[in-house]
Amino acid sequence: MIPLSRKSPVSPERCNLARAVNEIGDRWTLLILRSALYGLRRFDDFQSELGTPRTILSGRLRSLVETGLLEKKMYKVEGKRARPEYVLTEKGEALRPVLIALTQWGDVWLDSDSLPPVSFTDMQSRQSVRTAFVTAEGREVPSENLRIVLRR
Amino acid sequence: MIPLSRKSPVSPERCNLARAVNEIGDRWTLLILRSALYGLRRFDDFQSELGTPRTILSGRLRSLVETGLLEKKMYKVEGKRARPEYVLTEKGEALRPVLIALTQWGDVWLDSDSLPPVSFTDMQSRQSVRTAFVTAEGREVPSENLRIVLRR
DNA sequence: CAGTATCCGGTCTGATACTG
DNA sequence: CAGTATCAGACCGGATACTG
Repeated sequence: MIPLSRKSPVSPERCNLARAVNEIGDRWTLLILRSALYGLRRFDDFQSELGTPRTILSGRLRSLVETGLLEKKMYKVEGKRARPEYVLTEKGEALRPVLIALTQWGDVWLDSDSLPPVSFTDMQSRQSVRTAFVTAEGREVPSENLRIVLRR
Repeated sequence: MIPLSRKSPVSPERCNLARAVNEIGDRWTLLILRSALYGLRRFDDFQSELGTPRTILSGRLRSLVETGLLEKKMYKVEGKRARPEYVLTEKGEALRPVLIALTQWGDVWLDSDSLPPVSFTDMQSRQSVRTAFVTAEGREVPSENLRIVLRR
């Protein structure tokens, strides 16, 4: 077990986890990102899938654009009028592993009775895939072997 | 890029990511978990580190106990009075990889100018560690090679 | 479709204070 | 220390409606 500590080694102000939580750590934002990672891009698609009040959705999408997780683009199909679309930036796309890891946490701890509705596999080997810690060369490190290193 | 989709392959109701978000996806809860993962266990330590209003903290800790992420224990030191402590359960501890992954996302995308205040290494090889997808045997799979598999 | 406007009731937040 | 009590204000959520 982790030893008792009276203070975190990194204050919340300097902590990038805390910063990430401030940027994306609320329910609607996370749910919007979930849908975006599944390919949704349009206002009304988010709205009808999630049931987000339109006012709130409007604000959250604006914030996500401001923080650079989504980009608002106008998309034009021949013969139809242009539509705005919210597409994931590289920064937003980079959250995919985090959210897959959280999905798999949920698979185990929130719904262990049933088989998970989605799983993830390697396109090539077709083997199923989980998130883990690896070294630079891609060798797995068990999480008990992790050590926190502080910069001074 | 991900193709446009009008609906997610898994509805939010069945989605374990959405469930996880409902359980832990708000700022205070995530920040409390951050501190807990760094070893904090006492009411006033959480309060002074995070500045959470006491009323809110009280409620969040209760929820975290109810959902089985923290366990409330009475801890007695010889000659001192017993103190309540909130210690991570196995379920709570299992979030560590998720939050480390989010920390590393923050390191790259929120604060790329400076070196991160904390990093993670393999105790044995002392090499630094990142999160990645691996097969059952621990071979890394690049995230472009991921495929979503739906259960029918 | 893709929003903005408005209204209302509820919860959260923040501050302060009090108690075992 | 570890909470509960209280109170004012902000923000949120839900419904409805209106516009380009």
